Amino acid sequence: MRQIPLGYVATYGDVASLAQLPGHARLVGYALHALPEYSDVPWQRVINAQGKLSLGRAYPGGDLHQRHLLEAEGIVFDANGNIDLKRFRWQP
DNA sequence: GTGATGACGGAAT
DNA sequence: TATTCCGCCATCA
Repeated sequence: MRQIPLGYVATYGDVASLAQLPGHARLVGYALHALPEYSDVPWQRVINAQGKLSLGRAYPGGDLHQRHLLEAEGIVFDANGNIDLKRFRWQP
């Protein structure tokens, strides 16, 4: 995840593949759930394949925090609160 | 030991 | 395009 450049995002599936675990997107999500808040890992750059934030499922309202962090990095959200993957998805 | 669940994804309908 | 269903496997009750 630390490979994700500032200003870009990656999906859970992408991170799983990068970790040589294709098809194990759920484990990535589970791993993030276990991350401490003070971690230096840019967990906010990982979103689901629909271009939406999934943090809301674990911490109600927490997606607002994530959105703020991403906006501070230059990510733009559309009117529906989604991210345009065609434009911001990190493609190595 | 067992079954249910989840920061998901992709195929099927 | 929108829903639903199933596979994935570490955790937890």
